Amino acid sequence: MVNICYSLRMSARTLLPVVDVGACRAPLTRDAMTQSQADDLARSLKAIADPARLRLLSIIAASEGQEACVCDLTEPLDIGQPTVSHHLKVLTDAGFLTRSKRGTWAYFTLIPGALASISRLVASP
Amino acid sequence: MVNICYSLRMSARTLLPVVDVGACRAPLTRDAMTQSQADDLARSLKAIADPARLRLLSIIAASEGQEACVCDLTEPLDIGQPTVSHHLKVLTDAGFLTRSKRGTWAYFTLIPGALASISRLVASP
DNA sequence: AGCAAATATTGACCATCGTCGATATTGACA
DNA sequence: TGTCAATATCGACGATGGTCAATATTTGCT
Repeated sequence: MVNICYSLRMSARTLLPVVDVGACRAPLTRDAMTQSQADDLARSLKAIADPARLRLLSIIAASEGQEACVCDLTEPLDIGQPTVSHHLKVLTDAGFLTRSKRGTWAYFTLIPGALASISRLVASP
Repeated sequence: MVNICYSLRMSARTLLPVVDVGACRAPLTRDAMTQSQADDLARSLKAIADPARLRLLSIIAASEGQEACVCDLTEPLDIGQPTVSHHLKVLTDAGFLTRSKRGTWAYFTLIPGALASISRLVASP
């Protein structure tokens, strides 16, 4: 079971494929976690555990198609444009967002199931 | 709705009553979060977003009665006793654990629903 | 009272993180 | 080709966080 989890992680496209980790079915409340399981989940949670990134995620999630342009994300938060870009990169590297460029604009889209996966790992429904 | 949430938080016993925050029903993926909502959720997530604390939580959660003595938590993790004590305090202050002392030993118990609350805020079921 | 065991607190160190200003890159368009 | 707008990257700074050694506190026991 754990081996399956790791082989899935190896072949994944993103740095931290939270969706695949979710397939491990090792919720926080079921059994004692191993060190590497705790490391992986902590890495994903750290990516979300920031007010600016949470607001970015929620704005994108509330947008139609769960997709938003960077230009629409810079003003609502009271932080500079480089900082927004940095947070979006963190969320993308963590496997919560994908980036697609159309013209000069960059659009970030929520990866379906990524948040639900983390949610399921924290507490089984 | 938001006002109810804040009045609940004011009268709560713990510093960060995640259970009450969960009662706000403002999931990450439903609407754009306000700054203070993001601050609160980030604070709770930060408390969990650490490998050592995740392992502590999972050990306690897997124990009978979802309760464990500190003496049983010091050895499985490869960290010193003061560090374990520190992490347990962080989790307790964040509203995930309660502490009860029986004799010389300190027992930490999982607060029912606290993890589920956070989980629900990250992704609505 | 005095000792021993379990746990908490303190103070310090190093690493990581969030933010910013400045600059680089990318792409559209005249 | 040159310019402009949108976004990303870089380097730096202050703040926060995880860990430890040393010490304090609490509690049971003799």
